[in-house]
Amino acid sequence: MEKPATRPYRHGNVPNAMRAAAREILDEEGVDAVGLREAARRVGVSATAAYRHFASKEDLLASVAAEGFGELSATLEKALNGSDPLLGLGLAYVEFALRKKGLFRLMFGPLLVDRARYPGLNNAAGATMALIQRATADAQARPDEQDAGAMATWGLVHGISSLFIDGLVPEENARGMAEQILARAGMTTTA
Amino acid sequence: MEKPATRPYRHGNVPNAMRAAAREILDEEGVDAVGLREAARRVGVSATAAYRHFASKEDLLASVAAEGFGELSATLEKALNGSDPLLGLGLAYVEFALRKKGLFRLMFGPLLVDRARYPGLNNAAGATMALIQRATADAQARPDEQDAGAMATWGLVHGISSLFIDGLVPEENARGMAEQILARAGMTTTA
DNA sequence: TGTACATCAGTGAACGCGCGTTCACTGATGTAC
DNA sequence: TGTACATCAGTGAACGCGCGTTCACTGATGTAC
Repeated sequence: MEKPATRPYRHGNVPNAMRAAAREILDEEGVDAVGLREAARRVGVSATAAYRHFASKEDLLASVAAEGFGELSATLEKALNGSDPLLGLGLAYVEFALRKKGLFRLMFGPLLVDRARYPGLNNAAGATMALIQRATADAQARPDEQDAGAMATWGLVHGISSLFIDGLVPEENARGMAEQILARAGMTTTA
Repeated sequence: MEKPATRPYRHGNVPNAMRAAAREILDEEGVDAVGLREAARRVGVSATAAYRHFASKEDLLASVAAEGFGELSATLEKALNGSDPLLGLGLAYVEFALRKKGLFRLMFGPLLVDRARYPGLNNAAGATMALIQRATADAQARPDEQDAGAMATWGLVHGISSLFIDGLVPEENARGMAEQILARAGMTTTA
């Protein structure tokens, strides 16, 4: 991020640096403040340089969102290792959203309506969905209800996350609250 | 909206017309396209005129969002009259989101982080929340779990709605899907 | 019933801003022979 | 081991845009006496 006293002519990793800068802005000022110019400025590179690596601003955002889905998948995967996988997944999802509000909003927000146009993003989001589906299927008796079961799981954890990060429900004791809700909703494998 | 051949000097209802225009833009071009100048243009009035009635762009948006919460509350209230109130509420919520995507995004989106600064909006959102709480309490055995119960309901329906309108789950047969999910999740009073 | 005056709703022009993107260009690097 | 040349990564200046907001102002309306 911070440029050395004299940056060599070639930066070396503009794409990653741009993504990192975009995420900084995302965290600090929210999704609407992210701009190609501002990100380039933070990287210490001209705005034009970014166009060597990204076709457009939207392309950069799609790439950041794809990165986000990758991280979400990794987080959820790890959370499945506990004694109560489904509850673990739910809590991990909510915590991810709270920890990375701006990123979460970008990933699911309307900035990327043309999600289908970005295969990398599409695949990353699909992988997250598949992971949730697998986790739910394991805790699911009737196979004909697996789709609905997965979407119920996803819907519940996504909705709770959204209500928290959009300030509709106070964030204090979010974890305890989430735990109670998920358990109550039957999101425990043992039930 | 459409101005008469010769509009009288006083428009008569600029605030309502501005809100209506903002909602048009919301529907047509999404939440990011809504602007005070564009709304005023559609109303047929100078941008400056809007400042007689709204302190700022944010003020206008807050007022639109409050209107939205009012409509959501009315919709949910009506839906409680059926034989299965909780399921009815859930379906009505999802349908509202699908029918008024832009408005829904504005109501819950990050454009209004300072929600607390707009009492009208705050009250309207609070009323919606209270309505959901009441509806859930009626279907709830243990009183110590009412808060978690209400938030589980809200979270689930909100999450499903979000996944639909953000395109993470295909929208075709949304109603049938929602019905299956809500029933499966125990969101039926009879359960 | 008139009239002076305060108030309210509107106007057009302008300010300053930051944005996404394109243009014509330069400097460094890699490669073929 | 040199050298010509294509390629790649960067530059600064500029374009055009629409935005939110403010300014100084005018025309219509309501009210006190």
